[in-house]
Amino acid sequence: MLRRDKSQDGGSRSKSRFSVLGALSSGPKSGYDIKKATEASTGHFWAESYGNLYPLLKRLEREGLVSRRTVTQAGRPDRRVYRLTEAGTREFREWLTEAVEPAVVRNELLLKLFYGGQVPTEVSQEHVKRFRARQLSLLDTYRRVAAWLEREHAGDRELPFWLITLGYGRRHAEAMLSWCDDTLAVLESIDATGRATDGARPTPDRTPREGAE
Amino acid sequence: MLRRDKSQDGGSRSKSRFSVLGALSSGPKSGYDIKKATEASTGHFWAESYGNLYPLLKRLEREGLVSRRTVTQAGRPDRRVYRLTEAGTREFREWLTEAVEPAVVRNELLLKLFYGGQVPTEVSQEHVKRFRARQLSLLDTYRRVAAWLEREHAGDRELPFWLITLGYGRRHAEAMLSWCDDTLAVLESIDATGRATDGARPTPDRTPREGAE
DNA sequence: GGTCTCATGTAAATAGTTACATGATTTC
DNA sequence: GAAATCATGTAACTATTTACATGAGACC
Repeated sequence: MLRRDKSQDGGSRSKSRFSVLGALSSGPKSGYDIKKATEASTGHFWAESYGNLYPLLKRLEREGLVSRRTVTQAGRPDRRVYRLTEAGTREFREWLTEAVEPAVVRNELLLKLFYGGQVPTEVSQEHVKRFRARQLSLLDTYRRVAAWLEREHAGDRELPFWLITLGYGRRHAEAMLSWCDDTLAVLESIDATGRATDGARPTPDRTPREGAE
Repeated sequence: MLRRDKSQDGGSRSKSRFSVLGALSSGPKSGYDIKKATEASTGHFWAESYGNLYPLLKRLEREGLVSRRTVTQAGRPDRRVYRLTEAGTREFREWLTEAVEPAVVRNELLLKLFYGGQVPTEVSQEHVKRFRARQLSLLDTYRRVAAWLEREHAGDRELPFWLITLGYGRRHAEAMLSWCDDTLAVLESIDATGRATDGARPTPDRTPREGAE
């Protein structure tokens, strides 16, 4: 039985490479440039560290997806400027058309709230309040960035796509704010009624079984 | 200058351990039990594989956070049943009170949409439609689970906390549905006006610079 | 006869972060 | 004089997934 192995085409199931190829799709850049550019553009939904970026660039060069040119400078380190090759462009565009893989979920806030019955209610309230404040500030950032983009890049062919990603952030933050308010109200009422939530008692086993999926 | 190293207390910045300790906080369980129990309860926001779980349990035992008892069975493998020690309970509750660390964000869908100008609009539309369908089915799952919980665990002290995590999922899915509809409308209009989006042209450099944070 | 559940684990590979290392120049 | 910016990288570590390995009994 033929097994279709995931590592068929050169290994690396990671998507970091595509964030790099994407950054280079708007013109040649050094590693340093890529870091700055991605922080400013896709930073809200994709983070990359230097420790990952620099080795990745070398690898992409070995694979022929980018080419390198060294630019010497006076008084500061050489810049190694990378440019997408045709193969790189092709690979990037191919990836763009492939279906999005479902990611592994890990939400620390929810894990803490799920077990909130084991600590004083104030603890859960604090978690939610801090989260709420963060969402509020994010929402503000998204709004300002969207306004700036609409001003500075009016008429740009790519503008709608950039606004789409900001819209995601906006909708998300708004929903999170609603949820925080719901949740704070619930926690408030627990605090008012069951005044015995001091987290001293061990919990008997009655973990809920949830539905399929 | 004293540096406060992150690996001060025995290494492991990972939170997997707490998902395990949490599962054991409702009673002793085997590795197999933990997997089933967490899939059913915290599965929507925390995933763990056997390959991580079994070594983790050994480690937690070495650290004295759990104790082990072997239960022999006829005809099937022994069960190794783990129970929280006092130290384990203490460590878990301490963690519950600690502030939630901001996680690294990585959203493949948004990365693909951000560069949507490089492929035919239909490609982006497909991505969004598939995502939309998933949200719809998730929303349905959350609703059914919430109804089931309210029926089967009515009056339970912990019920509100479980519902809080489901409420998060519900709000999130609802927001995502709104965003999908916004986005599909935008993509529709791009398709109608700029009929030249076939991804053939290279893009000049005009990556937007976004605001702070 | 096949597949699912029960039940444990290991090995290999991969991915990715953090901290370290270096050093000139510019800005406060 | 300190700190930030420019600019590159490596080493160590940690975490985590996937695939492999084993095998009985229950269910269809």
